[in-house]
Amino acid sequence: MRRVKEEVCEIAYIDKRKVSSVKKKMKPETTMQRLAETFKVLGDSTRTKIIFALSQEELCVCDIANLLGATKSAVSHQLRILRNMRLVKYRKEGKIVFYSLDDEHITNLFNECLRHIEENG
Amino acid sequence: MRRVKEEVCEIAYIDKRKVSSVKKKMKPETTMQRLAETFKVLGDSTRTKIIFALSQEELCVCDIANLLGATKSAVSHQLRILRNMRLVKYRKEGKIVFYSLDDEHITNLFNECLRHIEENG
DNA sequence: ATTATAGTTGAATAATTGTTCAACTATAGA
DNA sequence: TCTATAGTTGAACAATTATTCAACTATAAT
Repeated sequence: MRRVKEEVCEIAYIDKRKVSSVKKKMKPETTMQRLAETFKVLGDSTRTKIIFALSQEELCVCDIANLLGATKSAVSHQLRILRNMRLVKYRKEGKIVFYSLDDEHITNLFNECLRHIEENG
Repeated sequence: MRRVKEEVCEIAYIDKRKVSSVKKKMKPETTMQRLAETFKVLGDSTRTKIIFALSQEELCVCDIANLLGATKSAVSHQLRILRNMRLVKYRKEGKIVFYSLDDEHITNLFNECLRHIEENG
């Protein structure tokens, strides 16, 4: 049996009603993308740790690096990503840049996931 | 000024008290890793869409593929990842495999993030 | 038995991404 | 002014990963 290249949708629907029902409820593409993007930003353990740390204290780059056992450069790169996503904010005091969480929502999200982890082993 | 290769921690702490205070509150490494892993799984728009779809209806692979405009293969690969993370479960009915969400927690997490997105533009 | 379809899977490919390195800016102090 | 330090940044590298392709299994129907 020779098969042609698989198309995105080579078959009829199994259940057309269900598919179009869900399709209607589906959020717009951009919303889905932003949703995924937000989760993705939280989905790296360096950033996860940074966010947790900042949920406890306002910290400078150096102290975050010390805390995580990472280089300032690595931390700075990650902080930029968090800054771009508006998850952290900063203030300058002389040479030192202090970072803190910008968004309370993230703490909720974080704790919700933490509960999930801690309950489900 | 010649600089040697940057060490993980080349300097003294800026604020030793804060650092050790946060260090004490820090969750264990494995917890942080699982946290990041969980977020990472949600951090891909194909999987995000699958999870959203399954939060509405139990669906077979074919219908998910139709819904997302993806190949069955791509969907199946992603479903395996979700299965491994125990986020979805399935039941077989003849040739057809029906997937559904395994974990209510994920819906909470999802909706929490959705609120965040929709509020913060 | 044969044929068709739902779904899975391994390998390959292309794209993304986290960290390191090196160089840079800016601020503080001597 | 000169030196040291906090932090940022671009390029390069290595690792991870999403999708595609092709081949496969299993079930159903003729």
